[in-house]
This record gives sequence, structure tokens and C-alpha cells, in this order.
Amino acid sequence: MSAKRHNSVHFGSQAYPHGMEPTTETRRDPRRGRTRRALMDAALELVEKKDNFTALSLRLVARKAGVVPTAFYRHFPDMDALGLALVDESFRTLRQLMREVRSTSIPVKQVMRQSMETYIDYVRANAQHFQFVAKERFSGSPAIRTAIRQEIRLFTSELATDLSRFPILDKVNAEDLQMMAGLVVNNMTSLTEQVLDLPADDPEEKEFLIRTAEKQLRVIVLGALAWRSR
Amino acid sequence: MSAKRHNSVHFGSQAYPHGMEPTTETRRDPRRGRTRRALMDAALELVEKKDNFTALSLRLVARKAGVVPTAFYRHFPDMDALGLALVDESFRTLRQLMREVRSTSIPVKQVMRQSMETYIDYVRANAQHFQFVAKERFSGSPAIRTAIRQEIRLFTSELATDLSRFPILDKVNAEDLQMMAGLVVNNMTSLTEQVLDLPADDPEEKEFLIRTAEKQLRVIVLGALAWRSR
DNA sequence: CCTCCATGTCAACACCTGTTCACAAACTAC
DNA sequence: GTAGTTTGTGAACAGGTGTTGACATGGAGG
Repeated sequence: MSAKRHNSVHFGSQAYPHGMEPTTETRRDPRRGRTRRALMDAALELVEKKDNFTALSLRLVARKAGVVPTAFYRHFPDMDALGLALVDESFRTLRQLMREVRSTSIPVKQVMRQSMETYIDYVRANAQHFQFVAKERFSGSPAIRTAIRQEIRLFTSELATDLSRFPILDKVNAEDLQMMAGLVVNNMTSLTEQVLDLPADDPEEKEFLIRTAEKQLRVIVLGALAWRSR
Repeated sequence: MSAKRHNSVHFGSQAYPHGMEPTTETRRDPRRGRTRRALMDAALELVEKKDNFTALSLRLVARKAGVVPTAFYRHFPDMDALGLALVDESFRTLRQLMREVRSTSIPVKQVMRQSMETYIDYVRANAQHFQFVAKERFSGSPAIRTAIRQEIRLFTSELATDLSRFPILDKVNAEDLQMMAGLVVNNMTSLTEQVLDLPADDPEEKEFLIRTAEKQLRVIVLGALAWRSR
């Protein structure tokens, strides 16, 4: 659930994160941005099935999108630009999940278990985007790598301010909150990568993954509670 | 310190982890395995400076090693085989560090701070190998990826048995020990990747990294101590 | 209507790629 | 020294690559 939305077609603003797209207006034409989307989807599929985004060739992506190589340049100057657009889109979907979670009041009793479960489902539903980010985070071109790094940093900061709202942590200073958020993010990314390598339908292994991730989060929380109060 | 050793020349057994190399004997010839090493070094340098190992071409590696493309096949059937040899070598160096650490009795007072410090120095001294592993862990070819995954799993298990020797944790069952080891390894890999992106000489940033990593480890330990004893 | 302009096509370029084969050099072992 | 094996060389192949320029199409807005 809550994941189907990303299958719909988005126009504009993916590749121009800071509003330099051609003044969004008049988008009644259903053909608008169609090829652009086809290119991005082609790249995502190729990354999911084959190895690397960096290893993808412009021609291959164009071919998979059902378009001649030269048409690529009508939408992106570069393969790097396509990659940046994908980074932007990927984190847009993640941010959306976070927004949904924040606006939902969860029963405190089983908050951890359920958080893990919905997160895992979310990763699997958006596997292509997460796969892309996981693969390019370290091996991508410098531009893509720093873009991803920045997004993660931002995400960590947001989580830190979320944490600051818990009354139990109100004695923890800002730097330590950031450090705890980093701890959580580290283990979330690790969990993400494990989920991506999960065999398609193995509920047993999935259950084990959930239980482990939940316990790890629990250890972190226990540690955070004991922090500066020994 | 303790890191210079890996610069010496190693013969045999890197690409054949399980002893199928040509019956090591009679290695008085200083030319033996020289080109092989040159190829591996060339690949490491290219990975460190450029992007991906998967994106490397056989011809480029051969050229950088000062050898004609055809000569490559005398030493490796594949680029994949070269990659596997590098995985093996990388984890050999890491295992060596662990052995040294285990055999050293550390003053309990500042064990964490010092552990972090020596580990960071170690990563920087062997940056090429760690860089290679970090980049190929997710984006490499399937063979290389599973090889790395297996090595990390093994490393985690070793750490788990190390943990089991602490008397404070003797009430923790095997599965939970494994889970705690996973927690530590997650954050070690994250730290590793941050170290690799550290600007060459920025002692201030390095100090911040050490402090954060140390505190994160401390949170984990606090959590582990509180585990099942509330 | 007719003119722009975005979008897509086609042909061509210079270059790099993995892999092959036959051949030369160098070292080992007898 | 001579035979045999390992190691490195050179030329050649079929094919993929990024990027170019000139040209076709077709919808948008005057």
C-alpha cells in the first residue's frame, strides 16, 4: 500500500531540483515528457537487472526506451544528468514515506516492529529506486555520489529533529541527537540493502530480517535511553 | 604503522583462495608473478582515482600495467577473476588487522577511542583496498558481490564469538550476539566509507569523525548492556 | 493559415572495446 | 645444449560507444 502512487507519471522538476524547468503551465498534452519518463524508466530497469548505472551506455538506455540515441540529448545533456534526475526522484519517494509516517499516530506498544514492517514493504515496492541509490552511492560518478550523500545528510538531520521531540531525549544536546540519528540511518541503509537482496518470495527470511532489524533498533534505543544518565 | 606491510609483494594464492595455484615451490625467480601484481595494482589505482571496477576495461588495466592486452589472459581469464583476487586480498589485510588487535591487550579505560583511532588510520593506509570493496559491494558483478557479502558475513561471525568472551554478555544467546555483531559491523562499514571520503589532511574533520564513531559505539555498548536486564 | 519550436530521425565520424591466432622471447629442467 | 613451458607481442576481427550535423514532423500560438 501507499507505494502504488509512484507508478504514476510525473512531469517536470525531477531534473531541475530548484525550479528552473520551463515554467510549468499548460501540461494538457499527454505526450509532454513521455520520452523523458521512458528514458528514466529504461535506466531504472537496466540498473535493477544489470549491474551499474555508471556502466550503462547512452545508446543502450535509448534503445530500451524505444528511441534513437540522438533523441536522448533532447531531454538530458548527459548520462550524469539522467542520474541526478533519478537521485532526485528516489529521495522524493522516500521523503513522502516519512511524511506519511510522521502524520500517523502509532500505538506505542508495537511501534518498532510495525515501523520495520512498513519500511521493508516500502523498499520492496520501490525496489528500483532504492536499488539505484544503493548501487550509485559509492560507485557512481562524483556528481551523483555527492548528490546522494547530501540527500542522506539532510534526511539524517530531519530524523534528528524528529528525535528531539521525544521528551525522554530532551536532555540530549544537538550534536548527540545528530549522532544518534546517524546511528539509526546507518542501520536503516544496511537493512535496505539486505531487503534488496532478499529472494523474491521467502517469508521466512523476511521474518528473520524484520526481527533482527527490530532488535537492533531496540538496542540503539536502549543505549540512547542510558546515554548520560548512568 | 602496522600498515606498511601490505605494500610488499605477495605471490600466489590471491586468485586461488583454496589452494589450486601451481603447487607453490621454487619461487626464487624475482620475475614470478610480477605482471600479475602489476595488473592488480593498476586496477586498484584506477578504481581509486576513477569510478568503478565494473566500468574498467581490460585494455585500460593492461595499458596501465605496461603490458599488451593479450598478456592479461596469461594471468586472469576474466576481469571478474581479477576482481575476485582483489576481494580476497582486501579481506586478507583486514583479517590481519583483527588478528593484531586480538593479540594486543588494551587498557580498558580508553579502549573505544583508541580502537576507532587505529582503525581509521588502518583504513587510510589501505585506502585502495577499502575503496575497492566499498565500491564493488553493491555495484559489482554478481560474483564479486556475493564474494564480498560472504567475507563480511564471516567477519561478523568472528566478531560475534569475540563478543561472547566478554563475561558481561554471557547471558546473551547466540542469535542476539550475532545481531549485536551485525550492529557493530554496520557502523564500522559506514565509518569506513566516511573515512574514505575524508579530505586528505583535515585533522579537525578527522577528530570529529573519531568522536562521533566513538560515541556511536558507546551507545551500542550501553544498549547491549541493558539488553535483557531491564 | 502560417510560422516557430520542440521533438525525433538518419547517416556518419573517430574511437575504444573483448577476443582470436600465430609467433617470438625467456626461463626451467634435463 | 636442447627440449618444453611459461610469458609477452603484434595484427586483425566484429561490434559497441559518444557526439556531430543536417533534415523531417507535428503541435502551439499568433
